[in-house]
Amino acid sequence: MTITQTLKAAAIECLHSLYASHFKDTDFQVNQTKPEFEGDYTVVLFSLVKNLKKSPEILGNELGTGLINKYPGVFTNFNVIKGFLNLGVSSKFLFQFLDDNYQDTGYGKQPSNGKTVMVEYSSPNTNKPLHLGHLRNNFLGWSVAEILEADGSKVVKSCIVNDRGIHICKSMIAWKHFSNGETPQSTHTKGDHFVGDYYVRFNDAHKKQVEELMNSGLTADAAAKQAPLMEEAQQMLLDWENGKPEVVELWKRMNGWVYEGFNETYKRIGSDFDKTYYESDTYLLGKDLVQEGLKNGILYQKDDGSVWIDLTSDGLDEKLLLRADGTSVYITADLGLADQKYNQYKPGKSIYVIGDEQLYHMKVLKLICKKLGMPFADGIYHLSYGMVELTTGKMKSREGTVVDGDDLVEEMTETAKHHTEELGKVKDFNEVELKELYEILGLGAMKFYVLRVDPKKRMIFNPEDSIDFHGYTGPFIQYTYARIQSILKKIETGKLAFTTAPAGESDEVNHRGGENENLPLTALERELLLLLENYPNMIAEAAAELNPSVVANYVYNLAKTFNSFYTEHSVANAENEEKKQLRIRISGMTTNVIKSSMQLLGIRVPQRM
RNA sequence: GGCCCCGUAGCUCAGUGGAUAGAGCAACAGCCUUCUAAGCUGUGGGCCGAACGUUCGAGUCGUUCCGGGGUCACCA
Repeated sequence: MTITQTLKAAAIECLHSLYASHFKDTDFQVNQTKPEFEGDYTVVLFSLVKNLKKSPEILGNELGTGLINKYPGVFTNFNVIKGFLNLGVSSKFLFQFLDDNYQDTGYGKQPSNGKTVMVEYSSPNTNKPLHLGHLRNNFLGWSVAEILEADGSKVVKSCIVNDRGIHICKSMIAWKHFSNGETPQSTHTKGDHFVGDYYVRFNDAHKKQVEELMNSGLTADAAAKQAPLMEEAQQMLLDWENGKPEVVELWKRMNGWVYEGFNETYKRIGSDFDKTYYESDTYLLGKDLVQEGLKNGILYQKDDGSVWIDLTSDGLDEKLLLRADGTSVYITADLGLADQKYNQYKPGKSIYVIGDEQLYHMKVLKLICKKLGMPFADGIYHLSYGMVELTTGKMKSREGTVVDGDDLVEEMTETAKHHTEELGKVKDFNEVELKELYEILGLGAMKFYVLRVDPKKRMIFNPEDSIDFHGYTGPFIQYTYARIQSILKKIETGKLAFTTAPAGESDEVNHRGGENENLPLTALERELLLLLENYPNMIAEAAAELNPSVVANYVYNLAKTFNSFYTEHSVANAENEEKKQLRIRISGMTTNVIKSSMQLLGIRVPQRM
């Protein structure tokens, strides 16, 4: 149990034995004590005062005394200011905590809770390369999956590739018309970019045709539909659905190029999936569910044969599920895929990492599943995130106004290279080591930049300003890690003696006895220990909120506190041997927690930088 | 127009109903003969979009309004 959990339970118990009261842990608050007051943790008494009809001073003193008597190994002192009971955590307890955990690289990870969670993310279209928005999606999805796993869930990462539809046909038509048989290989172009270029070419050419048609008197809508290129694309879509060999052949070929490109990007940014679904396999799913719903009278059919669900009693609209010709729409396929996922993995929770533009769609999907009596309906959760916009406006693939994912990654590693060369600290690194370092730093800066922000907030990115490497950033934390490594390396080289006997167990100086007169903790040592102690709580919170920014905030705080500690105190030249051993342990545990926190964000840490 | 999200320092963002609202960037002033200065220490900078309400207490909860965005397809 962590201190916070202990304190809550202990307070409830004390209050019960003092006043025969029955409080729940939601009836009062436990906070970290503000730095300007003495103490480590604070019980806020106001809500209790009312119930018990006692003055805050009396209640605070009685509860404080009770807690110290009952848990002398955890709490040692207290003070009451206004309605706040501030408790000091025993140094002995912190020493014990450190001894128990400083070597545990898996510290903070929870044992299995028996739950299975699916996280669907990335979900790209195969007609264009990934841009900054997709990267946010990937980083979020990956990180949330890691966090849930650390919290004890079994996680299945999935991806639905949108590999069919009119948008794919547009790239195919453009390639047929304009390529002269060029391929990614012949042009030395990454496959997804190659295909994306043809998508843009289609739109440019189509736009010209529309203009011509509008000049001859057609409305914009009619012109867009009747433009020869669009008619060709529509015909191609029909041919694809009918399995026309040459169309299917081309489709496979071009999608193959795109996958090659995607895989390269995924590999570089460290995204992967346990299960990939393809829309070409799933777009016909869901029809049987619709038929069943029709039988049960949950859905209804209009005169033209189309099938609908009435959601007006829930404040939404009527929603189409099957067209008059029997073909399905987007939401029908989603329904079918959700059903398939459930049958395959039986997740208790199914998280969809999708932009907030689809809030309505996901709300409708969940509601329909509920109405159809699907067992997985309540487990559907839309983890929505804000769109990424540029200072110059929205990103639009069709118009080419996007921050390309690959370009940005490349730019970041270049920046990392630039900073590294300027500082000149790793001149002994070889080519391979340098390249590795630039990737770690560049991607670290980028991922941290994206993940430190609350997912639901939309992000505005200025392509002119490069992502920072100082302050509240990934490299700042990576730097802290590297610094600690260089201390710990002194042990390996014999420059720093590390005794494995737990701190405080030597006979001469037994600081565990009383209130450690012999080895008082400095403010920064104490602060670090309390932060480390709180790591499991932080994971639980991040998991409950499905929010990586909780982790980003935490690990930044830890690194920042360590940097102050590092400047204030020496490890190798500590005041005495006891302090030295204590600080080695604190340093070691801090690196472990930094590393595993960063892992939760999908960010690697370097040994040197 | 209906519904949803956002509004906190010049900028980017933190802030489970609790004590004097915090970081980073940018600006300014210091700190490398000591474990990595991608660091540390300090200064300045705020009617927390507005008003009313709920209560011992509101940046946080409620209502209304203002500003920004999203969405309301037989598109995906």
